[in-house]
Amino acid sequence: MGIDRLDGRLLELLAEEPRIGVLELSRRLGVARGTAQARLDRLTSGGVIRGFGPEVDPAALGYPVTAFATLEIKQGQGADVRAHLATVPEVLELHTTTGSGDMLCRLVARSNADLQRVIDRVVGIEGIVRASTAIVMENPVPLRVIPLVRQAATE
Amino acid sequence: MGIDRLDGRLLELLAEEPRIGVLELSRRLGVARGTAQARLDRLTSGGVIRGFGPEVDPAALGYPVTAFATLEIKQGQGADVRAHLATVPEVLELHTTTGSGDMLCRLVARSNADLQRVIDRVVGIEGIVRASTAIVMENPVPLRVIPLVRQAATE
DNA sequence: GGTTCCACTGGGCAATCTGTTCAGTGGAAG
DNA sequence: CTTCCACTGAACAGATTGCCCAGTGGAACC
Repeated sequence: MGIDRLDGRLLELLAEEPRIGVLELSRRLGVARGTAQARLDRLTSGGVIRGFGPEVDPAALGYPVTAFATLEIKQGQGADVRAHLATVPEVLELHTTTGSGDMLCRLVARSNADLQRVIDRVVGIEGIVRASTAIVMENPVPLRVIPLVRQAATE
Repeated sequence: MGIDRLDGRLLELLAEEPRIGVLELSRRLGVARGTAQARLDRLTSGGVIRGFGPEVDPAALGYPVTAFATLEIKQGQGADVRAHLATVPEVLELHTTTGSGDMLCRLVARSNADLQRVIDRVVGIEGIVRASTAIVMENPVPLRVIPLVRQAATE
């Protein structure tokens, strides 16, 4: 797409106070309402803003344990494994990757003990040769995009 | 916290159409506006809803390559490395983990070639013994929470 | 120089939503 | 039988939204 400084500031404002409306946005940016509206529309239809989903904290839902599992898949079974993993609610995210593992997935569980259950369920399908799991202890940098936005807007 | 079916449906609705207001929410849930309002407030102040940040797509910003890097850290250098990584815009997320690696971070880059630059910058600090990177090819399950919400609400 | 295009401004309008308050209902707990 | 609590349904003023329009200024093009 292409993002200029105004778009960048708009995204920052939205990130800080997501529930503010277009009017308030335009006031803080110092532009006319129509402009803020237009920029927002452009960012949304251009795919830069994918949505405004509520960010749900799994920990607050009773799933305080996060882990990443690297899965090694038997040749040709990828599709089955993908479909299987998609049915497991505790699988929050799944990627296929290059490198020694073939897939990487983010899991949550109610406890370390419960993680065992989740992993059993994850690997409970033909096609997974090996799984190695890393439990998350700390999350020094939670998922963020603003620094990237700032960089994309400045260049 | 604790989530009942109504909270669950509310979160689902919000996930589908995040810009709808409380009034519309209450209509679709078939409850009074005050109720929807109260539920939403409870979820927000209870930490279940962390926010409504705009979800920015790095790909649309010009960063279509995603990778996960596993970092092995020299004893006692953790804090320095964390601080360093926090300054790199292309580091979207950072976790400290158990297992063979000590940290796992999510990176984005403008291209595979650009990824080299990012990784050089990431490892350009004392304290990182080894880094192994897996480039993401596909993302069969993008970050999601709704299935988990549904499970938490049903039990 | 003259013309066209485009983003932006600033304004106005009706319709809608928000924040807030209030009285009343029904179920659960004591 | 009483208290508590979540929910309902309604009301109100004030703010916001979606929409439309005329005017301005800069950049690109002829």
